[in-house]
Amino acid sequence: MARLRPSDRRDAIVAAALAVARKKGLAATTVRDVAAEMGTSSGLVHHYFESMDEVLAVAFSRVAEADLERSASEMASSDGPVAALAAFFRTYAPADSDWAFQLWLDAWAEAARRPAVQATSRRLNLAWQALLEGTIRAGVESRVFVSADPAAAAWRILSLVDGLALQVVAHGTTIGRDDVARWAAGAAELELGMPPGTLAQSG
Amino acid sequence: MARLRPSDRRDAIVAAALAVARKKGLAATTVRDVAAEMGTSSGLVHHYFESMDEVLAVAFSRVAEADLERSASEMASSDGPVAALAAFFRTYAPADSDWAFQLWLDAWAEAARRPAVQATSRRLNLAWQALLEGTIRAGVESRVFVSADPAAAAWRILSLVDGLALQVVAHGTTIGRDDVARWAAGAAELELGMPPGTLAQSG
DNA sequence: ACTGCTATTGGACGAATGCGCAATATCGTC
DNA sequence: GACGATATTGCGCATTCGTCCAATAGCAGT
Repeated sequence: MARLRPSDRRDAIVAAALAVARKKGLAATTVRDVAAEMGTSSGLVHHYFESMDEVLAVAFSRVAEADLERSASEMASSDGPVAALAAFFRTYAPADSDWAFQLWLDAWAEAARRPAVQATSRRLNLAWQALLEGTIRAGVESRVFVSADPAAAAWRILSLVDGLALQVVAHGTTIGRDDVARWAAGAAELELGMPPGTLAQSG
Repeated sequence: MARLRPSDRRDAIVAAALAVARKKGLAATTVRDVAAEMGTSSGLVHHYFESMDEVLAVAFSRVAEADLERSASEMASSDGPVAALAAFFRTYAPADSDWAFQLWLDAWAEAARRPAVQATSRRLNLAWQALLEGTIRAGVESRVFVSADPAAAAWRILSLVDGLALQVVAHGTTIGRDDVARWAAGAAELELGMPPGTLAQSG
């Protein structure tokens, strides 16, 4: 195979791991899968990564971080906290990618067995919470939100969305993706003392 | 090993699978682990179960169903919907067993790869939602709850608790187990139009 | 005590796992 | 064009996996 610069090869490995994880899930992605996806030998993977745990952690962080940054930038460029929150619900766990959320499910479960995966999963969840908390604090400041405990409110909103999305992706239950967005937004309106429908109009 | 009646042996296998899953997680539980835990040969497992998928599904349903029944009975013997809801928060995802919730994390993630696990996970989650929805409807009937959509409210409360508990078990983040119970109860009060602190006093 | 049923054994099977390492190929540099 | 550095190979190693099956052992009914 073509000889690449180390940084490019690392990227290629991560990209390949992601392509496999998209099809089989993070937990079921193996060294040989990644190598085959790249069209190289399997030994190459271990030349760049210490362990499979690390490969999966980096691969996971790649998509999850991109999603986070996309939401963060959409929220930052919104007109005020209400619009920012609406942007959050619009961009979080995007409708077109069940597989991305399946990555989260795998990460949460595998966290118990893969230290590096746990570390990145924790880090990214904390970042999401911080992003929400900042928005909420700004809204409280400008009197459009009411919250006695913005940190707790952020955890509640994030956890609610995760919990609802989980049902859709893992089970394909009677609840649908539009329910997730609608119900979560409704709960957030209640949580932050906004009139019902506020977020729907801002979205 | 002692020759057991089929039903007893099935129970023994499930119990052994559970003992292993408690230590290693559901996803990492293997046929040989189960046999070793029982002190028998591994072939015996497949004499009673078609596949490992089925073993794990039955094992998972054993604990999860027991938890559900325990909560359901506590709620049923409560004095009215408010006390029933308080009982729900008191008994759901009990504080003494991270491992039981780790089983849920594994089940949700493995659902994508193990049909039997997915079926039981879905069934049990729906049962939890139905349990909550029934309580909410009763509360609306007797004017202690206000909810335009009890089914949605039940999904929201259940998902919020799952999402919060997930953070504790998977990450051991800054949020603790007492936060989960307190925050979830607070959100439920808001959701169902109860005065703040109602559930705390009833719990 | 004998027989039939079946619970149980213990290992074979083929495929898969993460990881490591000597050999080889390919690049940039002089 | 040769050389040194290193990216890449390709396979070996030691386990582990789920599943299957012929052989064996233990119990129930006669």
